[in-house]
Amino acid sequence: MRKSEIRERILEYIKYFFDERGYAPTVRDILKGCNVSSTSLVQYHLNVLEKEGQIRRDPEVFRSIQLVERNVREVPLLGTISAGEPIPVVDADTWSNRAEETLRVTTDIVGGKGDIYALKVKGTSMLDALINDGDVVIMEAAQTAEDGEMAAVWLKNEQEVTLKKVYREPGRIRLQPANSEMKPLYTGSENIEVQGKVVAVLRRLDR
Amino acid sequence: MRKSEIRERILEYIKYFFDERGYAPTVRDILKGCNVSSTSLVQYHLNVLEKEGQIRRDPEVFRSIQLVERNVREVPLLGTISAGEPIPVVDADTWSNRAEETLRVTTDIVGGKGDIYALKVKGTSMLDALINDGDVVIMEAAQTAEDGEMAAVWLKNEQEVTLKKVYREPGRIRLQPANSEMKPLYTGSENIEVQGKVVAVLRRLDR
DNA sequence: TGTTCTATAGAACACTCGTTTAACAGGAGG
DNA sequence: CCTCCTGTTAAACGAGTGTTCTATAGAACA
Repeated sequence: MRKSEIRERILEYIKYFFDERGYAPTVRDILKGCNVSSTSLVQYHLNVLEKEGQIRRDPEVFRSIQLVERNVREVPLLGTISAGEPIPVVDADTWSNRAEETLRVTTDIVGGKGDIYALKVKGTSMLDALINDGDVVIMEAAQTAEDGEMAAVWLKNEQEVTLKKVYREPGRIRLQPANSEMKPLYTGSENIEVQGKVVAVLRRLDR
Repeated sequence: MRKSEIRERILEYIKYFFDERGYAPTVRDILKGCNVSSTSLVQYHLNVLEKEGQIRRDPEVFRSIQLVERNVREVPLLGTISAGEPIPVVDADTWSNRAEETLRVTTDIVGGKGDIYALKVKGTSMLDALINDGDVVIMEAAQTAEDGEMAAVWLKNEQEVTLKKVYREPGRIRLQPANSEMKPLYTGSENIEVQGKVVAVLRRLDR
């Protein structure tokens, strides 16, 4: 199945329509919205999209089109993060079974791609990352980080995790706190192990 | 309008149906699902629910019922917050019309009640509240704060807003930074003006 | 006792909308 | 050249569905 410009448009329109109105468009809504000239042409493309797994429909049910990729993600809360211990390793098993709790978060906040999970911060050891006791960090599994990305870094000598921006420099690694008033930490590249990238930080104050 | 057992059931069924299927039920779905015996009875109760503001419908559009109380809230981003200027005053007008942008956030994070709005933080003046340049704070309109609540406080003498936990003490007010390593600020109660309560802090690091 | 409001029932109307069918054009490949 | 696949058009069927209308009944109230 090769990509088709009109199908992309239809897919985009379905998303737009749902965001705007809160329910799915009909075949004829799509017809008007995408400047298509025949209901059966829309039907044809919808069938293709359904076969591709991009949408789901219930036969004969009006307005039952649903995008398979959704607006809200379920993020598993997999444990805690504190200075003294490495963050939990995520594999298929922990990811699906060991979740204490599930956080429902919009893709506005966490983006749409990649396996992500959440950790609750224990203690105040990450104040220099502007992260407080009780905050929740949303992580993406990763073994490396690009320059400037905020990552969870395991410092082997210190036996500590820390959340810092990572920069490669000649002969050393610079770990920069989010708090611009604080000084960076320098260490050798053999001393660090990236355990994940920080995607977002969530702090709830009302309860 | 007094509460009606059947309307409660209908409301619950709409939620159940939507969670289950991803789209709203028709009048006749509700009829079957709630053991009601007439479409016009369903219609009658739907009209009441709509008048009560519990649901929203588009006339003549199939499956357009939506629960007004949602899983996702639209939070208007009303402006910026920085040390040097008071935060924008919210009234019905600003709330509905002046939003630069709308943030979609789950009720998991911001709770379900009260008028809330979002402000983008400009500058690093709120580092002591563990809030960085570019973070988004979600606020609830309020003129007062209970002891221990995080609030946006306007300091009259200093001509500054600051985000602190507020504690009333004999003859003075203690303003406690979120960062437990920092010292509190003391001031007279006549010097402060609570402009809102902080409901949540949002930080996005991926982009 | 009449009036009004809420709650209910059954039936019917008219439009909406998923689906089907038949037909045609262009390109790819043998 | 023929065949197959994708993309397209037009028209129509018939079930799904929001809506409306009429009628009934009990409760509250004056």
